[in-house]
This record gives sequence, structure tokens and C-alpha cells, in this order.
Amino acid sequence: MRKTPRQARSREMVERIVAAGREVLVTDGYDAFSTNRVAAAAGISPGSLYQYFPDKAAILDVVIDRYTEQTADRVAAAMADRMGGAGLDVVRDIVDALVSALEADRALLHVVAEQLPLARSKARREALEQRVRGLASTYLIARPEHSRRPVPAVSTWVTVLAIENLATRWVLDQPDITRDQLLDEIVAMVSGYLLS
Amino acid sequence: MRKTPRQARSREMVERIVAAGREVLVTDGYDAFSTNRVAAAAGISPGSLYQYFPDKAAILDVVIDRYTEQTADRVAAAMADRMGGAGLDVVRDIVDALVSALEADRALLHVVAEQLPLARSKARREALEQRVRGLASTYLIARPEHSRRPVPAVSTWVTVLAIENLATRWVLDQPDITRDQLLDEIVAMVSGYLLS
Amino acid sequence: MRKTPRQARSREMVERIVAAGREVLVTDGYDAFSTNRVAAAAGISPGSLYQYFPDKAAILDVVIDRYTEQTADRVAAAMADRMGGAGLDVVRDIVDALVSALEADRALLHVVAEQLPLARSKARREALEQRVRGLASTYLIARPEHSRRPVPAVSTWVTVLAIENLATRWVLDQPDITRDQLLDEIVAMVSGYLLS
Amino acid sequence: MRKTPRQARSREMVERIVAAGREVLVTDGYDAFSTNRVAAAAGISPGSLYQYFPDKAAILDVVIDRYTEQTADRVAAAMADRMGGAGLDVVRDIVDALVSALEADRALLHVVAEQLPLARSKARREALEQRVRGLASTYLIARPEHSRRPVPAVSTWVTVLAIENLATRWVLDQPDITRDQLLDEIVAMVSGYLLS
DNA sequence: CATGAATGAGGGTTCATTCAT
DNA sequence: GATGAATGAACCCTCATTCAT
Repeated sequence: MRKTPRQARSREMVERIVAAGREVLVTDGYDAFSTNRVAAAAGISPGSLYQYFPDKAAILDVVIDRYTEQTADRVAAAMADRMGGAGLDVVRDIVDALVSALEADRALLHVVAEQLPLARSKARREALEQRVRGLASTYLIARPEHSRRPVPAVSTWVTVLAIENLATRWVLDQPDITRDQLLDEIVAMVSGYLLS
Repeated sequence: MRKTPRQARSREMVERIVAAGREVLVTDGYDAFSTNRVAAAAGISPGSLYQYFPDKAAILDVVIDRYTEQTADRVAAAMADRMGGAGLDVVRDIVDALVSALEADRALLHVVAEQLPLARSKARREALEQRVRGLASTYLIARPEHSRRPVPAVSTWVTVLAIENLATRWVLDQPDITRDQLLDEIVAMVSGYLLS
Repeated sequence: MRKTPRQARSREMVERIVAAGREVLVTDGYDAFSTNRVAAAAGISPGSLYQYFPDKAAILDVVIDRYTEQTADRVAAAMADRMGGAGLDVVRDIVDALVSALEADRALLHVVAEQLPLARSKARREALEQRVRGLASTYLIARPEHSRRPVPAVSTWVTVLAIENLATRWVLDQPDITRDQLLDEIVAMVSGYLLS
Repeated sequence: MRKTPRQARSREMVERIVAAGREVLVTDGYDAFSTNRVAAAAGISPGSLYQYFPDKAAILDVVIDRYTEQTADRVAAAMADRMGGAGLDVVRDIVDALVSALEADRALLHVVAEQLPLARSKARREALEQRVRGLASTYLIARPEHSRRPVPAVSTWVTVLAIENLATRWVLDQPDITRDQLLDEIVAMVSGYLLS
């Protein structure tokens, strides 16, 4: 009677390595993300990494993937939840969810957004943006009274990008702006924009 | 009779190295930005770099500085030029100037925005943003009828960040949006926001 | 009721591993001859190899042994068969048998002769040569009229070595020489030599 | 006044590395021929190797080339010297020169012939053989009375290969055969062969 | 016996930096 | 100042071997 079947053990190690990778990234930064360091953090030998990942880049990819997916899931969940609400509240709730998601792992966000060559996470982020744009479009099409902008694809592109960036920068740079102010302003911006 | 006093010669070399660094970045990408490569591109020996820069990072910093300053100057000039204009046109003209400035060296923008660890250019970019925010604030204070937002510092933070990001992404990602559309949308967003 | 006593099972596994080793050698070359690869080819786990062989070298040794023995057996058989024949035909037949034996597994010959450190197969090859020299000496002593050379041990050393090398190189390098030409020349060389 | 112009210093280092490579090969064998070991033997740091050689293989190649060329030169010189002599003496002298050349660095011959994957030195050796065959052909064409063999290209192939191999093995294996015996036998073999 | 995950020393190579010339 | 050869720590990765299961 095996407590941990092979498959599960393997998953466990992958998780351990990914966690170690995340830790190294957060603690020591991207430049210190070496295979030796990750292995040490995972409490295994360097060679063992290669039983679970083809190379160093693959480890990093999974760490970033995990993070991106997690963030995306939270936002998507909030969007799905709130889509039914009244116009302005919807925006506010979604942005709130996004900010919360970004705040959930500010340390890693810091590394991902500021230390990583952006190219490495670009594909993932664009997938996320695509996903969000899809949801937003659906919403806007369903409630045309919420937007007077002529080309929905363009408005969603603009909106999603602006929100994403403002939220990210707010979380990272912690400017002298309260969370409520931020939400107010973003709501004002989005509604002012869509209805202008 | 020295034609080029030491100071001047030194400046010349710094420029040459910076130009070489820029070239390497644009031609070969950030990963190829090695001291050897930069020295070769500058036509000097690797050791000589260290007479003008303390280390490799310092070279990169100046390359980015140059780029940022140059971009900032163009935008600031446009802002100074147009500040007198009518409300909406001012925004449009400034954004137009920003997009032009970003397009002026798309190759380097690509490297700076997507290959470099963002942190490296962060300080410089924030200086630029600060500068722009200053101008914008002055403007808004001078013409209070253009904004109904309660906290000018917050509105400028939001506005500047949103514009910067949208312009950058538009230049880099070349989405299926015309330049005029982009300007229209940004103007709509900003004016809708400030007046809501 | 055990069908395969331990001893037999063990022999079976050794054979399987040796066969796998041979296969790896022939298919992927000496550089790919890793314990992992051999184990995979044998359908067993890397660790199991060490139940049958003390280390990687030992596997290779046996693979080469098998090959050498096999080749030796064919040649020895031919020699035993033809020893009774007339002088020149004997040589021709033996060389013919040798060439055939070498051609039988040209792929492995290629690896053994050109990729392996020669030292690894040296002992085995010398054993073979010894065996052939023994047969040849016996023959020459029995028929002294076939050789005018003063020291039989020397003549056999020379003859065996020359024949072995010429046959091997002919098979491997496939020079622009027909098989009959090769045999003719070797016969001419040996008879010319022994009778001079 | 520079004692050692750049070019010369560079050559010096190359020589030093090649010598170190040779030393490692001879002292520790092919398996120990690692860049670290070669660098240590050369008294330089591992990184310095790469200022003079693109990779490890290139070092090895030059070591072998040096050896092969040196050997080839000696033999070619002897051939050029003796070509004018009387038939049998020519052969004897050339073989003598070959044996001397091989004996000159028996330690390295040992490594090159027995530890290296033959493929690595094959091209070089074939070039040497080609060169010798060329000389031999010229000779045989000039003095047709020295050979009754029908196809000169074939006879030279056979002769050169046989001599090379016998000489090499004699030097390496040091069988119980005197040098004079060896020369006698080879002369007997070659003359017996060519005139049969 | 069989397994195969884990090991870890060692491999080849790069490159920011130094320093004797 | 200028040079560029030399450095050497650190990089990523491999694979023969072991040992807990």
C-alpha cells in the first residue's frame, strides 16, 4: 500500500521545485535564478531538476505560468461573479478584484513585472488580456447602453490595457493614493470614456 | 596647444561608447549586450570601457537615459508648444507627439520595453513621468474648467500612466487600430475622465 | 516449480543487456552508449544493470567480446575446414572467410574499429590473433615447404597482422578494389612473402 | 622595444597549450583530457584556453595534427632521400624511417592509436597515407621492373597499409621481434609481393 | 531482485573585470 | 590613457552510480 503513487510523487517534486523557483525569484531576484540556487532552495541536488524539467527556462516558465494563471483566475472569477451587477459597480468590482489579485503576491509581481525580460511573460499576459477582452466584449455587446464608443474591439483594448497598467503600477509603486481613490478614478475614467 | 581638452576627449569617448551600446542593443538585443561586444562596436578595447564607466550596468543606464531623455524632450517640447491650445486639441497633440517620439526609435523601444529588466529603466521613466505630471498639473491648475476630478495629483497620475502605456503598447504591439483611432480613443478617455 | 533457475535467469538478463548494448552501439554510436540508454534498450531500469555488471565498462567489454568471439569463431571454423587444402587456396579461403566475418556486421565493426578507444578491444583482439597465429603455426610446421622464412613466430605475426588489417580496412573504407582483387593481392603478398 | 610582439606571444601560448594538451594526453590519457586539466597543465586559467581555441576539440585536433604532421614529415623526408636508392634498400630505409618516426614519441602514439576514437584521427591519417601512396606510385611508375602487380593503385594501397600497420603495432606492442627482423620481414613481404 | 529517483562531481564554456605593459 | 590577455567564479547541464522502497 503505497501512500504516494509515482504520479503523485512526481507532481509533488514539480511543486517543490516551482515553489523553490518562486522563492528564489522573490528572495534573491531574477539574476540569482540559477539552477544551483533553485535546487538548493528545493533541498535537492542540481541534477534532480532535470528529472522534472528539461532546462532552466522551463522552470521559470512554470513559475510564471502558475502566477499568471492564478491571477487570471481570480480576476475571471470576479468578472463572472459581478457581470450581472449594475454598470458602474461592475467595473469597480472587477478592478477591485484585479487589485486584490495583484496584491496577493506583490513580491512575485515585483519580480515578474520589473526584473524579468518582459518578453518572457508577454505571451502569458497577452493570453490573459485576450481572455479579459473576451469577457468585456460580451458584456458590452449585451448592454450596449453602457458604451457609446464606435468600435468595441478598440474600446476593450484601451480599457483593459489602461486598467491593467494602472492597477499594476498602483500595487507596485504604492503611490500616495488610497485604494478607494484608485477605484474611484478608474471607474470615472472607464465610464467617462465609454459614455463620451 | 591642445585641441581637445581632456574633459572634451572624455565626453567624446563616453558618447562613442553609449552609441556603441545603443547599437549593440538594437542590432543584437539585450542578451548580446556584453562588455566585449560594446567595446568592439565602439572600436576600443574592453579595458578602456572602465576608464569611462564603473561597470557594465552604468553603460546600459546611460544608454537608457539618453533614450528616455530624448523621448522626454520631444514630448515636453510638444507640450510646451501646445499648452496654449484649446482643451481637447492639447491632449490630442501631446499624445500625437508621444506616439511620434516612441515611433522614432521603435527598435530601441522594443529592446528597452521588452528585453530589459524593467527595473533598469524604472527610475528614468519615473523621472519622465514626474516631469510630465508637473507640466500637466500646471496646466490643469491654470485651467480648472478642464477637470472636475477632486485631486489633481491623482488625476495626473492616472492620466499620464494610462496615456504612456497605451501609446507604448500601440507602437510595440501594432494592434489593428489606426493611429487616428488611437488618438480619438485616448482623447475620449482623458476628456471623459477629467470631466466626469 | 521454477522453470528458470536463478542461474539461467541471470544469463538471460546478461544476454538481454548485451544485446541492448550492441543495439545502442550500432544505432546511436559509442558516444550514446550510456547506461541509461542501454537500460532503456534492454527494457529494464538503470539500477538493474548493476546487478549483472559491475559498471558500464563491463557491459561494453562483453559486447565487444561477443563480437570478437563470433568473428573469431567464423574464421577459426574456416581455417579448420580449409587447412587441408592446397597452399594458395588455403590462404585465399581463410582471408575470404575473414572478410565475410567482418562484413557480417559491418555496422558494429564500424563502431568497434572507429569509435571505440582501441585499447578497449585490444586484449580481445590479441587473443584472437593469438589463436589464429597458433593455427597458422601448426599449419606451417606441418608443411614446411610453404615457408622459407627463418622464424615462424615472426612470419605468423607479420602475416596475421597484415591480413587482419587489410581485410578490416577494405571492409570499412570500401576502397575502389573488388573483393577478388583484394583476395588476389593478399594471396600474392602472403605467398610472395613466405616463399621469398 | 617589445621583445615579444603580439603575434609571437599568441603563438607562444598556442604552443604552450598544445604542449600541455600533449602532456595531459600522455600522462593521464584521453579520458582525462579535460579543459580544466589542460589549462592547469599549461599553467593558465580555464578561460584563457578560449582565447586561443574555439573549444576543447580544437585543442585536441591541433595536438594530433602536430603529431601526425611531424611523423609524416619524417617519413616523407626519408622517402624523398632514399627514392634514388636500389630497390630493396629503398623499402628498408623507408620502413626504418617510419619506425623511427613512430618510436620518436611512443607515448603519444600509444594514446593516439589506442585511446582516441579512431575517427578523430582518421582524416589526418588518410591524408598521410594518400601522400605516401602518391610517392610510392610515382616510384613504381618510374621503375616498372620493381613490380609485377597488375594494378598499381591497388598494390600501393596494400603495401602502404600493411607497412603502416606492422610498424605501428611493432612499436606499440613490442613483440619479441628485433628491429632488424622486422625490417627484414617487411622487405621480404613487400618485395615478394610486388615481384610475385 | 527490481526499481528509478536522487545524487553530485565534473564537464565545457562565458564574460565582467583587472592589471602589467 | 589605452590596451587586451588573463582571470576565475559562476553558469547550465550530464550521467555513472547508489539505495530506499
